[in-house]
Amino acid sequence: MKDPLSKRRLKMWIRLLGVTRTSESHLREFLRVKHATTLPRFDVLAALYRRREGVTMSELSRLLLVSNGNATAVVDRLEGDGLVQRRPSDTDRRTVFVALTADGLQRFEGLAAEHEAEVDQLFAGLSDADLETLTEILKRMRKP
Amino acid sequence: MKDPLSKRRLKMWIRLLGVTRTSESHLREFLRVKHATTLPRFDVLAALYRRREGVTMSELSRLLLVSNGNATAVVDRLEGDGLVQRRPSDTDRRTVFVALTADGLQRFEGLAAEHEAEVDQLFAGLSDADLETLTEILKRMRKP
DNA sequence: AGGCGAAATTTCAAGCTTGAAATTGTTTTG
DNA sequence: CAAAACAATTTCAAGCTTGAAATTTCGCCT
Repeated sequence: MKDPLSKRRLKMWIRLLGVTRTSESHLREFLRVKHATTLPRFDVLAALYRRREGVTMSELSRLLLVSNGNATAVVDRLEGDGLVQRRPSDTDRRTVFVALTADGLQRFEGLAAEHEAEVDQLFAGLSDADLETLTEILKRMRKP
Repeated sequence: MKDPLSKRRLKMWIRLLGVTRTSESHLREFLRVKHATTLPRFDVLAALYRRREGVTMSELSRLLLVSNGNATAVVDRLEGDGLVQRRPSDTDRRTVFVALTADGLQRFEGLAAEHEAEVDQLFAGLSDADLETLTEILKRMRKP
């Protein structure tokens, strides 16, 4: 073995970061050029699409792995565009639910299929077996 | 097969993004709390450490996969802190070389070992074989 | 030589992101 | 019950990030 384990872990991490950043860049560009939107906005719409009944702001930031302040900012802008809507809770006056508006739902549905196609193409180089293996390893990395 | 290939690629991508963001978060926190610095700053120092002789601004942004404007901003701040230094080229008055200062070198060397240890610990769950497999797959993803 | 297109960097505005502090509301507990 | 602890959200300042436009310089082509 040429390198100690820790050095190989480091190299793997750098590679992982490289692949992720390159792919993210590509998708960002795709969303910007073809759909005049951004990845953070898309991520919020996607989360709200999955949870059609609405989520609290805290849940949203947990789902997206971003800070509370960040979620507030992106939701502010999406609300300004009429794609999402805030609704206060009846039972706890601290909490706020966010959900897609009809416009937001329609917008996301238009985006989702093309986004999936773009991801598909982006990772077309991965065989079925690679996909399986990779997914399995990623699952096991989910703990920290 | 439960899902079509494209759906599985999408799920893999979401998982990949999740693992990367979680790990990045962890390292960001580590750098902030233990070393009062940030990931972008660390990345610049690391790139300049690897290329001790100095790199141009363009090379730097290519190495880090960030925009030119971004590289300028981070280097501005690091230069303000005395950790890196700009030097105009003798042969082409457009280009600027950036390199670590003595302070920057010392600072990075202090950081690097602990950063590596942190990464090592972060991915401790990966067996030797996993590491091999993962690295091999990531290599093949590098093309887009 | 003169000019034209390409290249290297910076500047800029807008949006993203963070962590900490402030606000408001709820729950626990002395 | 009061007050202290805790929880959900927003606000804030600072820094990060982007892509586009502006600036300066270079190299090529006639």
